Amino acid sequence: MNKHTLYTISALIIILGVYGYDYFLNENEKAEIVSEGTSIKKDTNEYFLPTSTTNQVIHHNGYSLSYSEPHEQAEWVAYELKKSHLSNTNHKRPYFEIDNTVKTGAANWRNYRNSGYDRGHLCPAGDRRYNKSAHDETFLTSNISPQKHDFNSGIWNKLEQKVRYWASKYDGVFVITGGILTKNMKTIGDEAVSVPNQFYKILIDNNTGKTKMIAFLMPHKESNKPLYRFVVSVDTIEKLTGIDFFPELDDVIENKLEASSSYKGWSFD
DNA sequence: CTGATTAGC
DNA sequence: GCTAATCAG
Repeated sequence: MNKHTLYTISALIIILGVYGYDYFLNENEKAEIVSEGTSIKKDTNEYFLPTSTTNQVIHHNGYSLSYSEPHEQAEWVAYELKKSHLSNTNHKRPYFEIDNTVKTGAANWRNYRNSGYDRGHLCPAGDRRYNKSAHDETFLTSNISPQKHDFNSGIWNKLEQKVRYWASKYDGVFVITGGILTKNMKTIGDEAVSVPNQFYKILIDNNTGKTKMIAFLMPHKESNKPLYRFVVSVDTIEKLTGIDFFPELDDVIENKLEASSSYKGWSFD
């Protein structure tokens, strides 16, 4: 065998090793490896990920999250909602599954049974309807938080629909959402899943030329108020959560945008 | 859209 | 335990 042939065969073995390994991993294992930083997501999503106060960031295909073990839920879930993601396809609702990529053990969905609380999506199933696997991926227990049904199907649902409206109008938005996790919260189930007293949602639009942000902070109760009444500054949510949002943004821009509680530039029609 | 619950195998 | 059908805000 000559040298050239040897090099070619060696190269093929290396390529097979790299891609073959990836091919045989299931989705959970892939997510785990990404969370360990041995693989890097090259899309724009990663740019806008907040810091983690719990040191457990997990990347799924359709969203990323930071899991809080003491509260048995995510402190934030982040994802890009592109205009192209918007879809009217109906998928059959799957079962909730324990997220096995959470090393400390994600909550069992049974904690919610007979609790009086919904398994409220953080990344809504309605935002991941572009294909079945993306849709089903939102039914992991790392993506849910206890929510009162009238809140979830009421004002919170209105906000989620407004996000989809903005994603369409502004050619995509980046979304970060979660419950405000504090000490001494009410809990449900054997694993003591915390029930947040407030929920937040932060949006950034970096697609229409001028970067803009908007943040919402809602008490965990149904309301008939208009959505704009819940607008706060990102700084307000950072103070409540200890999370640094948009750390990769230029500091001058970040400071200015995060201090603002103006909703100028966001159409509420 | 957001969800839960019941009946049946 | 899982699935389909049904119901509710």
